[in-house]
This record gives sequence, C-alpha cells and structure tokens, in this order.
Amino acid sequence: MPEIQTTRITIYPAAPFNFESTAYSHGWSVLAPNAWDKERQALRRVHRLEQGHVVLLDIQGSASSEAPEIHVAVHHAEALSPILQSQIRNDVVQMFRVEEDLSEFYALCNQRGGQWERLTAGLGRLLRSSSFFEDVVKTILTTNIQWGGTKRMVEALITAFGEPYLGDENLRAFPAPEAIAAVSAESFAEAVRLGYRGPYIHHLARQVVSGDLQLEALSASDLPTSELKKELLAIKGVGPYAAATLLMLLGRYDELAVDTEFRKFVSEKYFQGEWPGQQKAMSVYEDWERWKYLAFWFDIYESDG
DNA sequence: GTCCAGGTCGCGC
DNA sequence: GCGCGACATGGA
Repeated sequence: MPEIQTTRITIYPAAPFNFESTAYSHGWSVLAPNAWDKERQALRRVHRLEQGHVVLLDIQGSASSEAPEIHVAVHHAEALSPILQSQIRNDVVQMFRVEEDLSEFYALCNQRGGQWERLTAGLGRLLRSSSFFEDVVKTILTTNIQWGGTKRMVEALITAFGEPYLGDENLRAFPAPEAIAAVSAESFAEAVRLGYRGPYIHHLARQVVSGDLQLEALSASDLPTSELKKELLAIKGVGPYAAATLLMLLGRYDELAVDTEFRKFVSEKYFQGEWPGQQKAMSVYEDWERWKYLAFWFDIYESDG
C-alpha cells in the first residue's frame, strides 16, 4: 500500500457564491463517482486526471458567504506536479461553475421578489461534471428510467470500466472514453447492462476517441444555443429532453427540458392538474428570457420546500 | 405477472 | 413535419 499524501487547493469564487447549494443542487451530487457527505457538507469524488492519475477529492466550502472559498483536499500517492494541481483546480472550477455570471438571473429574481430573492445569495449553480463526456453519458442514462435505475447503471459502468483509486476496487473514477472504446460493442453490452442505451454509449465513446465527435470542444464553443442544440441532437440517444439538459449543464438556460417531471409539476401548479400542451406549459417561464431552465428548476425546488 | 420509468429512434403517412 | 410502436432493464 503506497503512502497517501494530501495536497490542498483553495479556490476563491467571486461573491455571491453558495457552496452547499451548488454541491447538492441536483442528482449529480450523489451520482458516482461523486458522493455527498451530509455530515461534513462535503463533496467527495474519485477523479481521473487526463494523464491517467486517479486521485480522491474531498471538497468543502467555507462558512463565510462574504468571502467564499472552496477547499479541495486531494488525496494521492504519486507526486502531484503543479500542472496536475492546476488541472484539478480547473476541473473543480468547472464543476462548481465558479466563473459563471448569474447577475442577470439574480436581477430577474429580485424583480420577482418573494421566494426568488433567496436565490440571489449565490444559489442557482447546478453541479457539472469535469468532462462533457461524463455529462453526456450520465444524461443519456437518465432517459426513460427512474432515478434508481440511473444510479445502478452509472455504478455498473464505473465498476466495469473505471480506474480504481490506489487499487481500491470500490473507489473508481468515471471511465475514460478510451476504456469503453477499447472493447467491442458486444463485450460492452455484456459487461454493463444498460439496456438499449448500451449501444449509444459505446458508439459515443468510439466517436470521441476517433475524434469524429469533438465533445469537449463542442462544450466550450460559443455557437449560438440553437446550433449547439442541433449538434447535441445529432448524438444518438440525445433527444429534446437530453439536449435541453445538456444545454443547462453548459450554462445555457434558454431551453426547457420537457419530461414527465416537468409535465407533472407544471400541470399541478399552473393548470389544475391538466396538461395544457407543450406550448402553453412552456409559456409559464417565457418571461425568464434566457434563464428559463433555472426558473423551472427552482420553481420545483422552492415548491418542494 | 404486469406496468412503466426525469425518452428516443425509425418508420409510415 | 407529426403520430406511433418498439425498445432493454429492473424496480414498483
């Protein structure tokens, strides 16, 4: 057993920034290889670096909302070069959307008043993954399945193809596309029971590895949302719901992800339990301009209490 | 056993 | 462009 070292990295987001609400903002917080430690209000993640190192991240926020800080404890065996440390910093910055400017959204929240004002204290950031590949795979695995099924499939995928942290079979990182692409579609389907989604994931991994699909470049592109959406819809397994979810993950909130959850909530809250049709349902959030997704998300969140 | 899930695909019209 | 059945899997 190699000796474990801990390297600490501190990130200083601009205020307002609420760590807990970002870390625990949606299902991604508890979807492997992430885990939420409620006691310590800490996000743990088995994290694979580009060069193949696997480290364990323990991420916490500071108490102060005036001068917010993110404390990352990196547990590792091999030495962590400054380059690797900087990569980890960038990954955490992406996951927590440290550089996303929500001031325009907050202005709309203040106009609305009431429950919406609470968000302006640095809420509204929804956790991302450190790679868009991981976000796309996970999003495809949320379609036509209950949340329990999504968790099971993601865990199975990680168990079969994720690299372990220090040889610990129970702590594995999210698989690199190369690991999935290395096996045949048949072996992949046998190794991980993803149902009809299996071929989509395998094909996606092969496309990413071959360079036919430049996912990470796409995620960083400044294409207009409508064109970006077209590119996302071209991915097998990604339809209107998944595309809107992925746009949200990329910080574009103009599209609503219409699914059973959306239908149920909007019907009940605004239309006496009747589904009014997609156009009318979406019109509920029309005046949120390019912040519709966040408005819907926190409409549910605030209604749940 | 039967139904169906935070949908999407591929067809036929 | 729109409607419709099929789709793998396992939990409810």
